[in-house]
Amino acid sequence: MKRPVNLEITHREPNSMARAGVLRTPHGDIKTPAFMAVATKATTKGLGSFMYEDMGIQGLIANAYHLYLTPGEKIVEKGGGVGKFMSFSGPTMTDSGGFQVFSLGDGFGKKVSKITAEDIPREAAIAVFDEDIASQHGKLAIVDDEGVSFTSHHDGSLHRFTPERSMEIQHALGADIIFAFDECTSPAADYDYQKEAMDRTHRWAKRSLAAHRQDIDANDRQGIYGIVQGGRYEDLRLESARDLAAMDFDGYGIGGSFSKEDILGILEKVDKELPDEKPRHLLGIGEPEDIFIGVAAGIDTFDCVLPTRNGRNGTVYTFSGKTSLERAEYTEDFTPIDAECDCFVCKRYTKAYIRHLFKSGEMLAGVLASAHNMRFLTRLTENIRASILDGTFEQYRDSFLKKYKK
RNA sequence: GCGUCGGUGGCAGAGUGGUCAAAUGCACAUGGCUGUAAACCAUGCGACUCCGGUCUUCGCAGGUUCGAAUCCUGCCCGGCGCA
Repeated sequence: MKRPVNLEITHREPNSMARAGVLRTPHGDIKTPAFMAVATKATTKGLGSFMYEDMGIQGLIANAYHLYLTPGEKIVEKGGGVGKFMSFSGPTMTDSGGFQVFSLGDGFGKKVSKITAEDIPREAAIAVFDEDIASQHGKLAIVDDEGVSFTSHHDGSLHRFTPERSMEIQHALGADIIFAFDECTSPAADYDYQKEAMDRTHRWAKRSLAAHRQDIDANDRQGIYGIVQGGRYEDLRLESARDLAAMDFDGYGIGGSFSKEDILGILEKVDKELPDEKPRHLLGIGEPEDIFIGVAAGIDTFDCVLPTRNGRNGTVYTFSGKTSLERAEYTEDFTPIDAECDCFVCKRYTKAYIRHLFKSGEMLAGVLASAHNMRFLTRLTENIRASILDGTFEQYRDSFLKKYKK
């Protein structure tokens, strides 16, 4: 019997692992490869769901931890599930809260990149549950083998996530695709810790899967993805992929951090270990260069906060690279962000105008830049898909990158 | 005219004898954001620099002092009050 979420692969690119297809979900199909909008708190910051269709947004990913805190998963459930709650009728995903183990844990107060160019200083990542130690260290999340204890970043109150609790919350949120509860580690974690966290993530994956399959109703209308971890270590990544592949998830997420040099190689090897016919989602990665790498390694869907975060912060994507609209050179530039862009922002507004909005602190600035960026990324994946369909993926990639990286 | 308070870097505004090229905020400039703690963060913002410093700045002019944005004198300008 077919699972509620399944992938039909319709085209393959002969020179790489790239593939195109249709990801079917109870709330509709996603033409892959595709870029999912990030809607952490049931909103794609600055963009309403009424704008999605025009922008080519096929699906979104929300977050269990954030929606559990506000407004609470029960409210979302009463509102008809995360999609209906935010008035989006298409496919939805929810992240398990595993990323918050990192961002509110070792990552709290630090700036660490998911894709690192060079080795960063290793630091011990001792995980001991102790509120006082946590606050001393500026962490809001502490991991133990059973689960994770969080200090709410809203009011400091204490909360606890376990794989079972994450499933319960994600069932209530009702997305088409839910993710196993995992531990997203800091890129600074050393090998031993990475291994320990990966093994724990596998145990949690098993528990997440069991908890999901046990709930007949949820299991019938939601697919569950396991999450491959292992950090930047190839052997751990492969071990993780193999262990999870043996667990019969409906699809696979690939999480954590990578090193810039060997992300492609690692992703390809990971994807070779995963069941070919199942969908693969690369969590949280989304610079244009990275999308090409992911697609070439056989990734079907992506999500990333960058289009909206960069947009709010003034940075926009163009076919000739990224730039900041706040730059002085745009003060009198009455041309669109990108003449080749088909988004409503580029059809109507000039760089000089949007720069003025940014400089004035007007919220429309972030809205317009986010909308443009989001369209840029969805269009990029549309183009990539089209290139796989007509067998010109490599040419498209090379010509895009040549101009983009100028 | 008399009295009084005040004139500090693009603006606002600290400083009131040395630790002051001068707090802080804003503005400005540049850079960064990769499963959102983020409409955010970092750096710079007198000039030159061999990056250790050197030089010119706190209305203007003069003075006191080893040393002044800080004290004194005069002038100029502004606010307020009284004529």
